[in-house]
Amino acid sequence: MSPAPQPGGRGDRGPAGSVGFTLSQLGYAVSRRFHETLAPVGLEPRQFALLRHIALAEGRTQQAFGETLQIPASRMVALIDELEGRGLVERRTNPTDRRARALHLTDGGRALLAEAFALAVGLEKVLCAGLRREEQASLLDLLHRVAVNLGLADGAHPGLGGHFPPPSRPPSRRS
Amino acid sequence: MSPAPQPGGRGDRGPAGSVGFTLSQLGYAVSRRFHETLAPVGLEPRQFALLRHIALAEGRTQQAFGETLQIPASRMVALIDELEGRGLVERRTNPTDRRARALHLTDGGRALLAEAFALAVGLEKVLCAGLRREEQASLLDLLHRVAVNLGLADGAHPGLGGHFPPPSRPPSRRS
DNA sequence: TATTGTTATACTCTATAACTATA
DNA sequence: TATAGTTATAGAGTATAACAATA
Repeated sequence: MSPAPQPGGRGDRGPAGSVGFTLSQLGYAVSRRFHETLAPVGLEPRQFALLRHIALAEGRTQQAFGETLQIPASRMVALIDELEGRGLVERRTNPTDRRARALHLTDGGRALLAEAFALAVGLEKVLCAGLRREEQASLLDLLHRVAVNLGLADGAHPGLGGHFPPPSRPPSRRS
Repeated sequence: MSPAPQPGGRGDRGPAGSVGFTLSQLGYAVSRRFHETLAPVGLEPRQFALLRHIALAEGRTQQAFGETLQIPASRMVALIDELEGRGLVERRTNPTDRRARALHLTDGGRALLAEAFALAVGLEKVLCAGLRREEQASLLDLLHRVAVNLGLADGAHPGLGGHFPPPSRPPSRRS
């Protein structure tokens, strides 16, 4: 086996040659840029993720969404307080269990989510500019394999920070 | 032009299909794992980055390293206080400018850096497990192109958070 | 007057745990 | 007794700005 590289030694090609370093840096930069991208609609990435999840399954409780997104109950309160204050989300009382609050999107919430979604798609396009479709697919494949190496559940990332946007749709024949 | 995908609509393949989302998630996971990886030697990623930079250019001032790593002067103080307290780094007075402190590694610092470096190389191997050498190169190439799209200076990431490890060296003929 | 390093202050974010109202 | 949501408190981490010594 080859000798381990030493810091500053001949084997040290610098951080830019490291997958770990590059992922770490790039992930941070992407998060920050996404944050800026959403600024025009006044949403934080976490709020965007939450709205997205509510849209996909309206009527679930605060706690349910909190578990999915790994957000503690106490943080959910302030998060939803603001979204509700802005008229994007409703807390409806559940007749069968008056402790629980079922979350629903308002029409305004749906509209804003669509706007935010469009912005996210725009960023995705920027990130992938100059990548051919098969390169993009290859990149995703490689990233998912690294994710598996890290022990992250592969299939459709269960929840986690869940900030992110969908891909720009590849031109499907027969729309 | 193809219609923009709607949230939850047919064009929405979910976050796992998005380069932005995946990078953001993976970057975060890698950072966290790197943090854990360094725990055995008692270094934070930022301390590791700092030691690394000092090793590459001993004798520069606190401020100089702070600028390179984008760490404010006030944070540098506590950071170096601890490294110095542990006997890894020395603040030497500069005869020509008595305000400035030239940073040097001690022998212990060099030894610990080498240990940390080995751990980082180990993580890099874990991340890239199952990737053939050309896949790894391809991944780095694609990531760097995305970085360029984000406006990050390409050549050898100037500084930024600078947490990361070097690559595991590819088996070079003629060691 | 400007600069290096330091110290002090204040702010943001977050988790923890106590509290209420229901069950 | 346990659970959904809420509120209050405390802690980590960080930036901002005031400060001392030197240039």
